[in-house]
Amino acid sequence: MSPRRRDPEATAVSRAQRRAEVLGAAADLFASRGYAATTVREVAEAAGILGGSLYYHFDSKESMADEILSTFLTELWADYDRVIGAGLGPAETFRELIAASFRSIDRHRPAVMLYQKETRHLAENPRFAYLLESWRKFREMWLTVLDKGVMAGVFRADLDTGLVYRFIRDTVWVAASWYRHDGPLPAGEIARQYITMTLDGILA
Amino acid sequence: MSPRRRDPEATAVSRAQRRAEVLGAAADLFASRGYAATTVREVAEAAGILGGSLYYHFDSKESMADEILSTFLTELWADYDRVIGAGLGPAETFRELIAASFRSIDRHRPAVMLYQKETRHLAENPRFAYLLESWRKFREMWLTVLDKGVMAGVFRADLDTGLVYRFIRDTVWVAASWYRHDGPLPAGEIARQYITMTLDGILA
Amino acid sequence: MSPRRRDPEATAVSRAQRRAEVLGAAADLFASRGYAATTVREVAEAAGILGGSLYYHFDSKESMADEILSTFLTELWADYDRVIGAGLGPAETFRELIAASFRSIDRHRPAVMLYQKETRHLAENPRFAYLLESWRKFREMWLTVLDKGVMAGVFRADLDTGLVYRFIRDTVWVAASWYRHDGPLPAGEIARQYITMTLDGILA
Amino acid sequence: MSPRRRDPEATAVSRAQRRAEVLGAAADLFASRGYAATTVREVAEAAGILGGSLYYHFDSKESMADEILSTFLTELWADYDRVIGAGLGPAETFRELIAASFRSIDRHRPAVMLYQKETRHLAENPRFAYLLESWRKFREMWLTVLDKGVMAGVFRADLDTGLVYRFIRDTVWVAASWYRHDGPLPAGEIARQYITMTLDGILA
DNA sequence: CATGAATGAGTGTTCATTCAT
DNA sequence: AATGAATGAACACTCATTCAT
Repeated sequence: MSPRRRDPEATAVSRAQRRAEVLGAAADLFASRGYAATTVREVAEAAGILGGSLYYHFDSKESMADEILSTFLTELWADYDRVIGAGLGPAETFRELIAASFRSIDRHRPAVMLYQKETRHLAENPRFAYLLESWRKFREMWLTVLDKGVMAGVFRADLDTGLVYRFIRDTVWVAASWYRHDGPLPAGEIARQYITMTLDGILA
Repeated sequence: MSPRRRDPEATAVSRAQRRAEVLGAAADLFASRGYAATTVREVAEAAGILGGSLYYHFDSKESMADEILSTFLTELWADYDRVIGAGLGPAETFRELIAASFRSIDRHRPAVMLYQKETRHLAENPRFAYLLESWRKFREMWLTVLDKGVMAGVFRADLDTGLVYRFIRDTVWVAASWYRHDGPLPAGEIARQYITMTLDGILA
Repeated sequence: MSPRRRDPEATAVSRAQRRAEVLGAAADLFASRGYAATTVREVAEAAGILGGSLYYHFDSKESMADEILSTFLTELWADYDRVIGAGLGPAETFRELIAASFRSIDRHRPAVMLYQKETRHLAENPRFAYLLESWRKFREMWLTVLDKGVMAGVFRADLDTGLVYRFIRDTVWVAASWYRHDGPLPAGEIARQYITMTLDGILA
Repeated sequence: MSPRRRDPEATAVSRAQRRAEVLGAAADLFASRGYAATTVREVAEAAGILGGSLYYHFDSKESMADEILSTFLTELWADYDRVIGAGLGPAETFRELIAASFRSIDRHRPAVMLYQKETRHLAENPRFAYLLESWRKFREMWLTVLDKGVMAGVFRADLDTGLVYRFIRDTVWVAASWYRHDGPLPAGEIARQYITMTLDGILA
């Protein structure tokens, strides 16, 4: 109706939408079948286009994984940094970090699975060095929280901190592999119960 | 030197040894790189033979995964069945199951990783239906223990049993991905600390 | 401003200009990278448009090569025919043909390179049969000149005429691959030195 | 018949033979159709195997081109270095270099064509930097010979040495595109006539 | 038992071409 | 006229598998 030949806004949206669709399909497939075991043709089919068309939107299969992961990690670290910067006590920081992790699972489930299952493989490529860097920062963050908590007498002193860190880390991330956004328990409730289990145990 | 052309005993041993070598190499590689991302040539090379020679010992790549997994599961379930059959109370059964799981990680680490990471992928093939069956039995076993524990007032009643089951399951199996037989903590000690964390929590 | 929606003259000019731009870009790229190794997107980009837009102006990549080559050959043969028709003696005809060839290199360098390097490949397609025909005529023309020269005692009789023909042919056309319109020597001077070398040799 | 399972000599020969067959087929196709326009399947078919089988013998298409070119250049430069090292006068050196070049065309025709037609394209890859290096050395060698000849009064002083160099270079290498080992004139005779034409010209 | 050469289906990627806007 | 999204055939290359020796 407008004299303008094309609505650049509309075009931009549609292009971005298509990118998002493709990326969503890729993330789901990479997460469920594994990155290596997923073919670009499967991704394309899931996005309703043909294999070759993928390359209009993305440079490579790698680029898709890259975009999926970096988008997720950027958001995750913004959340973590907020928590860390809030100056809470050890137990409260612990609770908030777990909650933030479950929020990220809720919003980026396939990306979390990719992050957890494919980092080792992908990080052989320098392009994905930031994944290792993220793991390193994550470890540092948790060890700091745990050590402070032990020194403050809030956390038990008879546990190996490194072991507790791995326990927490795995416990949280692996949840991505069974979590469904539309499952019976909302993400917040799952986080609450995980916090209870890890802090207080399951004994009555 | 003997008039017999070959010593069948010796051949048998050597054949079994070679099978074991190949299987060990395959398990290590499947676990660290992923089943799909590991090539049979890599397996062969790690076993000191050439790619084509693998097919004297095994029908296919799949057969190797099959043997690795079924051997592991047979042993695992023998252990679990022993624990379940011992008629212990809920908390003690809990402890023993965790301990048995860590024993299996100690003895079959690569197999555990395969079991945990590749079941979904492999089980698309009917040949690996037993993997799903194992997961089902595992779930049933734990839910029974947990429900009994809750009813006996030993475990907290304010947690979703299904969630606790998944928490325990993931927490234990994922440990295979970082566990080293020759690491600083022996498997028994790791099991003990995991039991403490899960039963009593990490709060002081 | 005129009541006419568009000025057809202006459109025609602009259309022809755009065709020429595209063709120039295509010729340069085909010449420097090779026809097969040049993508239509590269051609389009060099002409300042997008890949798809090329097809408003040309049927196909092939059509561009066709137009480049046939334009060049039409002009080349007009020049050769003029020389041949002038009724000069063998040595003078020789000089004029070389000079005409260098003029064509000066004006159609990329087309000459295409002609020289891609004829075999393109001529598998019947559409480009005229390239082979041109080579044939070229050969006939030179052999006639050389034979006449030998019979007239102007050219040496101890050389294989077919060999001399190829020597001249290659010597001249390959010069297109290093010639620059704005190089230190003008085309006319290069032609003169080539004529000296071929007729008199490089010995003092 | 022999008790040895395999004759390692025979195996070695057969393997080398197959490599040579493949390389020969590749060289012929690369030379006639161009490197980019030749598919590995065409090479394989010409060698009597399937596309995938090529990769048992060679890493990549590139590796084939590399081996073809480096083998040729090694031999060529051994010959050139011998000529240059012989301490002959300018005219005699000139003759011997042309003769050596035609010998290389006789023995490595497809490699020469590759060298002449694909250097620019291949040399974008650092792996093929040695091609540019060879062109540079070639240029230096000829300019030295020509300059010495001019200074010694053996070669004409009224020609641009750079132009003479290109004239010689192209004249010789392009001959590879029509030369046939089993053609009417042997390589030595062609070389002789080329030497006559370039040194003395074609005028009687 | 092991080799090594070959197979052929399948993978990520490229690219000339089409066409609705 | 030009765009940009899509197509689909083709490409270089990989890899589980086969088999004569």
